[in-house]
Amino acid sequence: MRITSSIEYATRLMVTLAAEHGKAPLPAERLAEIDNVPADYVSQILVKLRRAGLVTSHRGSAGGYSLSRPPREVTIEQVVRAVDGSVFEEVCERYDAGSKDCRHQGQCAISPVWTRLGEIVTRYFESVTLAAILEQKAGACGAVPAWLEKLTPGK
Amino acid sequence: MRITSSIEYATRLMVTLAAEHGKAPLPAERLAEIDNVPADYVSQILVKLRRAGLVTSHRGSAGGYSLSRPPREVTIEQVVRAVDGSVFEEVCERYDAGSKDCRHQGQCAISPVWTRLGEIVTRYFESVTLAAILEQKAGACGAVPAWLEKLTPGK
DNA sequence: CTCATTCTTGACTAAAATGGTCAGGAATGA
DNA sequence: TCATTCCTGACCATTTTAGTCAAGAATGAG
Repeated sequence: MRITSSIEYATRLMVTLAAEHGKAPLPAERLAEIDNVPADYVSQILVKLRRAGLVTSHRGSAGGYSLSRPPREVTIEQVVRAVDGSVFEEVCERYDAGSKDCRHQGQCAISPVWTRLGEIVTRYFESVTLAAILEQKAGACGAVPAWLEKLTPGK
Repeated sequence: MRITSSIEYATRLMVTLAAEHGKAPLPAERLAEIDNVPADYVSQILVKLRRAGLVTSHRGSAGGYSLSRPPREVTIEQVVRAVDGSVFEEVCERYDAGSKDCRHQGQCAISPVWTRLGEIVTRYFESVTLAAILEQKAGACGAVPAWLEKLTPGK
């Protein structure tokens, strides 16, 4: 399991835009320089972010991109969903496809594990805002949260 | 983000083997039938599980595979690690590659988000044993655990 | 001892996802 | 009016995923 480059890039772009929130819009090319991401690729990602309503674009000279909403109202969940379409793909749907072919049918004991994992990931992403990332520059995000400790390894 | 077929298959195989724990070993082909997974693919996955020490193989007639340890001592984390090599790939390592090229260097605010996500996923997988999956056939795993509720969406 | 059974190894392939590039066009405002 | 900037969609290379295949080596039942 991994974080794709698109997600990584999109998050970085959003954080950069968050830092500029309230100021003049940033052109895609400028964003590419700042975040060290291929310029054409940046444009592609920005299109998705715009279609999801997360950023607003302005054409013409002195144009560029800016956040549609204040950084504290934007979560990583929204960014991931904008780029990937969903946060966590439901496993059963790959096998279901409308038919009776699903290997999960009947007394399936496993699918709840994946479903729950999806919930956990989604919840976590929902809990992280751009504002929080900006504020915690030095890595306060890195600590294991208290509630996580409640999960005792090995059952 | 998604669960790959290999992971899904491996988990299913392990659960099936867990149900047979203590009885005669199950041949790979038999496992393939039971779990509805391509036979040759099953063999490949079983090899990884064996190399990780999770299952034991017996050759010859009446041979097959069996769990190396009781179901309550085997976690999903171990299964995932056996198949994928790791539970969650560290994002920075993809860019690092030993050079100064890492876009996460300096005051990177984002990488802790991915690191923490990795911890959360790993912890969750460590908390689910084969025994637990077997016992909760009807889907008790599906409920959102209490500790998860502590994560308030939107920061 | 022999032979069917079963695992072992490793190469091979097709399809999908990922990561990235490119070109032509349409708006905008200086 | 024209340089700037976004917009659209096609295109491509690489990697990963999913699955297949074949030759061979153990093993134990008979």
